[in-house]
Amino acid sequence: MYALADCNNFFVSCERVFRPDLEGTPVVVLSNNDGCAIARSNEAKRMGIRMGQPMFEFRDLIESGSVTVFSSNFALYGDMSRRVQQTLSRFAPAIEVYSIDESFIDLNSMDPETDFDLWAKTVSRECRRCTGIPVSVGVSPTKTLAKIASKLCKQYPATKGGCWMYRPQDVEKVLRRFPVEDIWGIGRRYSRRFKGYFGMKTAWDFYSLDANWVNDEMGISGLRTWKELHGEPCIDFEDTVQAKKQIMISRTFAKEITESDDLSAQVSMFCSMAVEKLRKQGSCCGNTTVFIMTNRFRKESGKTQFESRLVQFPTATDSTLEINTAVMHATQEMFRNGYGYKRAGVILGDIIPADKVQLSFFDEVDRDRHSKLMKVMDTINRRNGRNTIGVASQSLEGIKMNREHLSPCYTTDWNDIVTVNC
DNA sequence: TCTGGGGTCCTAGGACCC
DNA sequence: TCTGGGGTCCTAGGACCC
Repeated sequence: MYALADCNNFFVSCERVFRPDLEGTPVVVLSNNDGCAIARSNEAKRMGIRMGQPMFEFRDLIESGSVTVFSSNFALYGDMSRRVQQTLSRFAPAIEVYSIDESFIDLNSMDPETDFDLWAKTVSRECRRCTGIPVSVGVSPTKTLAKIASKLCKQYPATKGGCWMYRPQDVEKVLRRFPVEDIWGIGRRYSRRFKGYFGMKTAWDFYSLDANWVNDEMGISGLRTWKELHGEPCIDFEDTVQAKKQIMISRTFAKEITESDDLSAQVSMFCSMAVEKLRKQGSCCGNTTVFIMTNRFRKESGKTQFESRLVQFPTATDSTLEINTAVMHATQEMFRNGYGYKRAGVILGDIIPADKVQLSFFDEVDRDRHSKLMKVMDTINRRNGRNTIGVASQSLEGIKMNREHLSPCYTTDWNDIVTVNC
């Protein structure tokens, strides 16, 4: 058996923990730059606000006070996520943190006589009690089915946040009513295609397909999903954190950037952030890609550009100085006067463990000195806050973003701690 | 006027090897 | 009319996830 613990409307729930007055009201959390909706309360969903919908399309609702909006506050969400994981691990032999708001739990080492329905309800209740976050806990023989079970909890309050789905007749009953596009592993493309082919609508329709047909049509990934629905576990449980194979930092800017120096300062900052992540996981990268782009929504001809540059390093590196030099060079090469840049990013690729780097006989970089300097930089920034020191080319003011509706960092900043008057 | 930011895996085809 | 038979590696693009 596997469990999936999924936080309900996670970002909204985090905001509500410190704003209980918003319980039962429409709440939306916005993406960076207050661009579009990335989390919605059930009430906001019912009002028709869609996932990813641009804020300007529902500005009326905000201005009339019908909807409360928040800018995304990832310091808060990250910390709340950690608390939920901590609570879960009290009940779980092994936990796989799948995303900021979802964790899988491997229950196969538990006594098979366990009442998993009761177990799920208990876990959900304790998460709510300890963190304030409502969590849906689905238990089933495979991860894919556990996902479906957890969605069931959200739909039916009678489940009290926990649901064990395992009897074949129950699975069939659920799949017959479950939309095919909501299955984990079946996205928009496939579901649209299937609908066109033979009006496939429900998970049961997909379940009833021939395995060979699924394999031909969707490849091995689709077949795995099909088997998982049939109760055969095909997706590995990974309770150790895997090192990232690619690290990307990119942002959309609040205003178009037209000056080369401004753009460089932002890109340099992305570079520093990415390389810091790289060092944090104890890796080096073999290459870096820089991209810059103009506003993709602006349709007029002429001044649009998407351009990227890939730079290979002769020796894999984790030095901000070395990578930044390459990144700055690439940025200046791509920049064109007269263009307004709306988004840019830095990607680190070909990532390998730092202790597996193949040194080059012809290496011209003094890696010992760089490494010492990076250690000092990381220590200072960890102790005194992000971007206390950095390379000279990076922006001092941070990233230019609109965050008009930002909530306080209640749990991660002493200045924002809640005051209780009594 | 205003439209997010990350990631992974699989497959097909081309280049190249013996 | 005939035109070998295996392989590996890399990359781009497509699909998916949150």
